[in-house]
Amino acid sequence: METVVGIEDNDDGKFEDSGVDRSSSALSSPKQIANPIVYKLVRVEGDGRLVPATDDEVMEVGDFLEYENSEMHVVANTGQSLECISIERSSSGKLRLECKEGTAEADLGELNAKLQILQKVKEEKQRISCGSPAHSHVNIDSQCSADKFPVIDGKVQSETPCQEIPSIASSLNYTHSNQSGSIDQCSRPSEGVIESGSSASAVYSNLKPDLSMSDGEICLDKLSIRELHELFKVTFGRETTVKDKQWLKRRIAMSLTNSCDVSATTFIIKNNKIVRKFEEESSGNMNAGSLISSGNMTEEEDVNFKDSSAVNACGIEDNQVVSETRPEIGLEDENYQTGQRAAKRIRRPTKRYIEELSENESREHNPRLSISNKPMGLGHVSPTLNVRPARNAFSEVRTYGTRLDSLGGSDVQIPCVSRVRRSRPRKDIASLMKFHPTSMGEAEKLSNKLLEHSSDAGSEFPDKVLKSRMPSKFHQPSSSEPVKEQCPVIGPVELRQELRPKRADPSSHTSDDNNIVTVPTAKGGMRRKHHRAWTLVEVIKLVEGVSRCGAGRWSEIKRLSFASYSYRTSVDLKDKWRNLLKASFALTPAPADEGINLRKHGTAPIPEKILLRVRELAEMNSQVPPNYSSSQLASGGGSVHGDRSGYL
DNA sequence: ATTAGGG
DNA sequence: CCCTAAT
Repeated sequence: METVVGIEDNDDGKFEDSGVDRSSSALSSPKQIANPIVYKLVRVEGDGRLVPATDDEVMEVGDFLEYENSEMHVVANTGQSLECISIERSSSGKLRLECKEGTAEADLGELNAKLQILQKVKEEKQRISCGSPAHSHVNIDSQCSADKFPVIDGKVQSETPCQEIPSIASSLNYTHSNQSGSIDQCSRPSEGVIESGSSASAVYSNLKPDLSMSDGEICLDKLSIRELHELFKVTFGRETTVKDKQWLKRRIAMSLTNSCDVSATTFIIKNNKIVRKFEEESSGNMNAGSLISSGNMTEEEDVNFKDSSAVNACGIEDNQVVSETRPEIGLEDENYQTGQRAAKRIRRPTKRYIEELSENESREHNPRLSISNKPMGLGHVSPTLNVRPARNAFSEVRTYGTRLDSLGGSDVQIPCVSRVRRSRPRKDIASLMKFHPTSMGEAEKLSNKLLEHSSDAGSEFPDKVLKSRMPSKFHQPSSSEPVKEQCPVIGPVELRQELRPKRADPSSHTSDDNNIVTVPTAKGGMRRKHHRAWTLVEVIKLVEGVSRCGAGRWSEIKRLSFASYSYRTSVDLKDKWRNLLKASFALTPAPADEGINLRKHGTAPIPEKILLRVRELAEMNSQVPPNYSSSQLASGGGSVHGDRSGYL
C-alpha cells in the first residue's frame, strides 16, 4: 500500500538502494520479488456481468506484465548504478526519486513541472474515487486502496492496501493474495516506504493547474505526443517510446479511470471515467462493472494466482527473515557438520567420461571410429552434421529447454524473447480489453484440439491447458524440446523476434523454440546451446536468493527467485554462484577505494557492491573464522550476522 | 531429484 | 554451459 504511484518501477533500478528498511532486504529488485499484486483478467459484459478470464487471457496478461518488467529491467540495467549508489545514503524516499531521475536522465525541473500536471490529474482522480476526505491525508492509502477498489468484497479490500497502482489496469482485477509474505510486507513498510510515499507526494504537492484538465475533465486528446509521454511516465513510472498516440491515450486513460472500457476514439476523462460521445455511462454502473469481486474467480485460477503470489511473497519477506533463517540453518546441523563441509566433495574421474571425451569427438567424423589417439583433427566438424530427426522419446531429457513461464506458477511455453525484450507493446492490447464473447469456450476448444494433435512438439496450447490443471511449480513440459533443426549454430545471437506468434500453430516447431538451440548429442541427449548472458538483475536475484536460502539450496532459490526464468536451472544458479564467488574473491582485498581493479572493458561490470555482498555471503556461509587469510572485508563488515545492511 | 565439482 | 558422481 505504501507504494507510491508511478514510482514502482524504480525498484528495479535501484537494487542498491536500501535505505533503511528495504535495504536490508535485498539487492534484488523488490519489484519482482516483492510485487504481490496479482492481476486477474475479467471481462465485463455489457450488462455489467463479470466473466472470468480464460486461462489464455490470463496468460496474455501475464506476458504483458512480464513485458512491463522486462522493459524496466532494461532501464535498470542501463541506468547508472553508480548514481544510485552515490545517493544511497539519503532517505529511501529521496533515493527513489533520484535514482529514477538519474535513469531517466530527465531534467529535474522539467520533470517536476510535468509531474505536477499529472499530479493534478491524479489528484482529481483520487478525489473522485475515494470520496471520503478522511482518506486523503494518507495519500498512499487513499490512492491505492480507495481509488482502486471501491467496491469489492472485504477480502480483497483488506488486502489491497498494499498495492501499487497497477500500470496495467483496468480490465484487470487486482487480487492481492494473502500469503504471509505479502501481509508481512504490507504491515511492515512502516518506515521506509511510507517515507518514500511522503516524499513523493511532496514532489507532487506544488502543482499547478494544467491545460489538459478543466473542471475535472481531462482531455487526453488535446495532449501532444510528448505530453502523453510525460503523462505516461508519470502515470506508470517509466518511460515509453511508443509513438502511437492512441495507444498512449488508451493506456493512460485506463490507468486513470481504472477501467478497461476505454473508448478507442475518445479520451476525455471525467470523474474518473471515460466520457463517451454519446452514451455516458452512469458512474454507478461503471464502478460495479470495472471492479470484479474476487468471488468470481474460479478455484483453479485462484490457485494459480495464489501460488504465484506466494512465490513473490517469499521473495519479499526475506530480509527480515534472513537473519532468523540463517541461524536456524547454522544451528541445526550444518553447524557441526561444518567440519565436513569444509572438505569438498571429491569425485574421482570416471573412466567413462574420459573415454568419451575422445570418443565423442571422433565420432563426429566417423561414427565407427572408436578411439582416435590423435587429437589432431578433432573438434572441427560441427555437430550439426549429425542431425537427428525429432524424437519423442527423450527418456531422460533434461529439464531445461523451453522456458516455463510461470505466471501464477503455471508453466507455459513462451518464447523467451518476449521476456528478454520487446520493443513494441503488444499490438493487440485491444483484444485484451475487449474479448470476444466466446473467448473462453473457443480457447478451450482450441486448446483441446491442439492437445490431441500435438502431443509432442512445442505448441503452446497444451501447456496452457495443462496449466490450469497443474497449478504450479515445475512440471516440465516433457515433450517440449522440439528438436532443433540443423541448428547452424546461431551463437549467442539473440533472435529478436518481435512478435510472438500470437496463435501458435500447432504444427510449427519453429514458432517458439527460437532461442534455445539444441544440439543433438551422440548419446541421444540434447544439449542446450544458447549462451544466455547473465543479467545484472539475475545476478542480483541470485545473490539475494543465496542470502535467503543459503548457498547450496539451489533448487529452492530457483523456485523462489527464478520462478520466471525458466532457462536458468538450479545448476545454472550454482555455476553462476561459483563464478561470482571467484570474482568476488578476486577483488582486490585492499581497501576498496582503489578504482583500479575495476572493469575490464568489455566485460560486464558487476557492481562491486554485489561482489562484496557475495563475498560476505560466502564467508557467512562457510562460517569461516574471521581471521581467515583473505577474510578481512574491505569495507568493514565481515560480521556474520549483523551487518548485511551495508550492502545492497 | 538435487548437489557438488571438474572440464 | 555441460557432464557425471555422489547423496
